[in-house]
Amino acid sequence: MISKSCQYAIRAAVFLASRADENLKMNVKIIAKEIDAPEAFTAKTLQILNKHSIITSLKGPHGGFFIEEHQLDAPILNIVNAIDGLQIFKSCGLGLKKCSETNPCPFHNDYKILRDAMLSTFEKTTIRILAHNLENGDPFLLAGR
Amino acid sequence: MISKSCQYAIRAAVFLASRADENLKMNVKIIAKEIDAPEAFTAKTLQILNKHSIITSLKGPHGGFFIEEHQLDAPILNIVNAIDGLQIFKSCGLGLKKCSETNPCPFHNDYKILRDAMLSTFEKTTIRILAHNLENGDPFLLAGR
DNA sequence: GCATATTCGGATAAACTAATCTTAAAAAAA
DNA sequence: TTTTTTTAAGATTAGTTTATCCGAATATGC
Repeated sequence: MISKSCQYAIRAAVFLASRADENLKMNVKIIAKEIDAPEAFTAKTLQILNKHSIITSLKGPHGGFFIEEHQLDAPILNIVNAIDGLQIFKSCGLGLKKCSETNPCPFHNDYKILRDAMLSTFEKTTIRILAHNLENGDPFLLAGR
Repeated sequence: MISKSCQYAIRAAVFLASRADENLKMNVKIIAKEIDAPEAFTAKTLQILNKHSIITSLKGPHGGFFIEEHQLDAPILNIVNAIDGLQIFKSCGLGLKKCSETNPCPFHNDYKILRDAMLSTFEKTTIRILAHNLENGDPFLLAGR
């Protein structure tokens, strides 16, 4: 569905969001541990998110990664876009390049419904919502918490 | 979503189904060309489908691959199962092993709806239906046809 | 039985994704 | 200004998926 890197990225963003209270920055080591992802790889992922302004970073002592108030309402679709691109939401279910609305493959109509549902869910689910689910309410857990 | 191999496999099965009339067997070369997939790789894929009894094969002159009447009503979920396995329909959207109904991750509820919709579509869509779409009705096209 | 057309199966190679390592750059504090 | 703590960036390695190749097995027709 979405790549492993992208799952790490969403987990990282949601974790940061769940601790966005103060201007508390968190370093790669802590984040990687918390979301149960390889440290060096997480660093790369966080760099990409920062470059896309999905999270924010600051170098030096007491620096680290954090998420700002105005970044919380970004849909997780933005994260998918930053890491995997949006091709999944556009391409044919059977992998045919020439498949389109006017020239549909035999699976097109059924598949389009699924694809659009995915897009819609990723579009309306914001980082804030997932962070909120994590904190309050029944759904909990990120890594081994 | 599903792997490239799996897309090839569905295309191959649907193509065979669209020509299932007589006991006309088709060899790898023709099938690969028709579904626009690499020949050697298609051979492997067809072998897997045969081993799972999704299609049938016969060696020797005038042999080849074909699909029998009783095989037409298999859901394409069977193909996904044969090639990719069913993990996609079971695993967590954020890649968390410990995520479950009783211990849901923050994305669980929304994601589950998507996952279940996918499963349901792959379950109720049979090879016959796709082949029928290909032949009659508006949706057409497999490779460059 | 022999030649031929085909699938089958294993080994190998290439391409892509995931993960690591190493050095540089930047910011803060001493 | 120097040291320390952190991210940034590039190069490298590992693993997985995709793709190819080749010899063996099997069925058909002569």
